[in-house]
This record gives sequence, structure tokens and C-alpha cells, in this order.
Amino acid sequence: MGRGRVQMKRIENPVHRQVTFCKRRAGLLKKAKELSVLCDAEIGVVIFSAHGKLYELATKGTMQELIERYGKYTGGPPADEPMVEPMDAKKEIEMLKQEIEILQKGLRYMFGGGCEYMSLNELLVLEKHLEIWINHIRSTKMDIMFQEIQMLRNKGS
Amino acid sequence: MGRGRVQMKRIENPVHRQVTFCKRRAGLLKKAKELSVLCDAEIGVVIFSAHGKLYELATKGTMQELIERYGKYTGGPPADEPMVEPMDAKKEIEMLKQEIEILQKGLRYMFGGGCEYMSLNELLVLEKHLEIWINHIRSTKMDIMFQEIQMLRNKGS
DNA sequence: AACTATTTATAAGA
DNA sequence: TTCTTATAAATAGTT
Repeated sequence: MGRGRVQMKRIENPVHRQVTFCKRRAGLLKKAKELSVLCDAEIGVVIFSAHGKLYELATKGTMQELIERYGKYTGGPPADEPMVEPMDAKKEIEMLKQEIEILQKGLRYMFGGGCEYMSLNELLVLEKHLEIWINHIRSTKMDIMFQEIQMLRNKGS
Repeated sequence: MGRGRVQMKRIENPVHRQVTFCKRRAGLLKKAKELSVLCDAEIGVVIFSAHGKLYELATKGTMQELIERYGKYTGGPPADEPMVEPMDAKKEIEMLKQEIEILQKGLRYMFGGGCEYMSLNELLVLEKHLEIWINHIRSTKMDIMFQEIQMLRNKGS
């Protein structure tokens, strides 16, 4: 729908790809909204960009409600909606798992070189880890220097 | 996109509505597939017709997987598919913490052993390495934030 | 379900 | 980038 035919394959040029992603994402969400209004349908759209950013649309209610309805329809897991009392243990587990994922990504980064594909949040966590680590190193360094100074003093006396 | 303008409201004529629903539903799913392929995005679309029939599309995997990912991203209920058994939460937390410890050791290993047994010189090198890494992370962070700001500015189409 | 006349989306270009 | 424009696609109304 433009000045040239488009090949139905991944756009290799990253700039071109990003621009197209923006435009078509907007187009898709608009179409979804229109279909919902015109035909009285309940529609949900979830888009994860290649870099993991989420874009979503839910007509007639929330995405959670739609997922519930989907689960009921397909006989799948009912996506425990109350979530009033999930016990903070569960939350803690989730957080730890996330942290592990981030550390693994960090390790991968060390080999591959390049954190371009980590989300902002993940980068923040990894940065915090590194800061803790670097502080540990500095403190160890100080200890060693202190010891050396002591040794030199004892020799000199 | 047709022989007349369309009012953005529910089509009252049931026949027209049904026909439009079919046509636009196909169009929407096609667009979703295209966006996914062209821009390497993971997309899910769920459509409930006015009469409750379900139409769906999930690129790159199943809808269940996508819902899981969505749940993780939003911190919402994780659609308890893998809920094999309760398992003592405290034990799981212990295990995860151990795993994190191991990963951190792994990261330390990357630079040639824990800093407890490193020389002052080695520590200095390690510190420099980490500083470079942390700077790289910060710069990437800035890039991402900049892009997001740009995107927000461009919103409103 | 096919067929156009039109509108809409959008790929390139400025 | 953002705006513009030529063109491809989608689709409303018709057969």
C-alpha cells in the first residue's frame, strides 16, 4: 500500500523496519477498534515488538477479562483472576526468576557483546547488580592496599 | 475503503454487519500476520463475534504462550498452566537464591576468579572492565529512553 | 461469492 | 525525523 510492492518477509533494514512497525502497528490497532465498533465484537490485540516492548488493545473491557473469556472458551486454564491473595512468596519467586533471567542475559552479553536486546527494566536491574559487584571489588581493593601499607610500615620500622 | 464513507458506529442492518464482520476480520488477521513477519513481532489477536464465536491468531507460538508472556510482562496473573504443584514456597525461594548465587559466581568467573583471591592489579583491571560495561549499559538505557520519548511525542495519529 | 468504485493505508521521497 | 505523495490494499455497495 505504498509506492512499491512489499515482500512478505522480515525487513532487514532496521530503520525501515522500525518505521514500518510504528505505522503498521497503529494501522492494526485502528482496524481492530473499527471492527469492534462496526460489528459489535470484543477484540484483544497483543503485540510484542522484536525488542520485547508490549503494545495492547482490548475493546469492551480489560485485557484480563478478555483472557478469562478466552480461557473459558477454549477450556484452558482460567487465569486465576482474583489474585487478591497470591501470597507474597509467589511474588518473590517471580521476582527471583526474573532476576535469574537477567543475570543469564548478562552472561550471554559477556560472550556475545551487546545489550541492545535487553529491556530498560532489565538493564536497570543488571546495572544495579554490577554496581554491587563493583563496590565489593573496591572494598576488597581497599583491604588489600591497607594490608600492604601495614606490611611496609612494619618493614620500615 | 469502499464505495462510500462508513460511519464509525455499529452497523444496524444484521446482514450488512455480518458481511462486514467477515471481510474485516479476515483483513485484520492478515494485517496482524504481515506486521509480525515484516517486523519480527509476536502478535496475538482474539476476536469474539457479537454472538460469542471465537476467532484467534497467534504468531510465533501458541496463544497460551503469548498469554503467559503477557502475564509476566504486566505482572498480572501468570495463567497458571505450569502450576504443577504448590511446592514449599520457601524451599523454592531458597533454590532460586542459590541459583542466583551460582550465576553471580559465573559472572565473576568470566574475569578469572572471585575477587577474594585476586591481586590488586587484577582487581583494578576488573574494576575498569565493569565500569566499561556499566557505561555501556547506561548508554543503551539512554538510547532506549530517548526512543520512548520520541515515540510518545509522535503519539496522536 | 465476484466485482468495481472508492476510500484508506502506507512505502518512498522531500 | 515529520510531512507529502504516488501507489498498493482493503473494502462498501452492487450484481
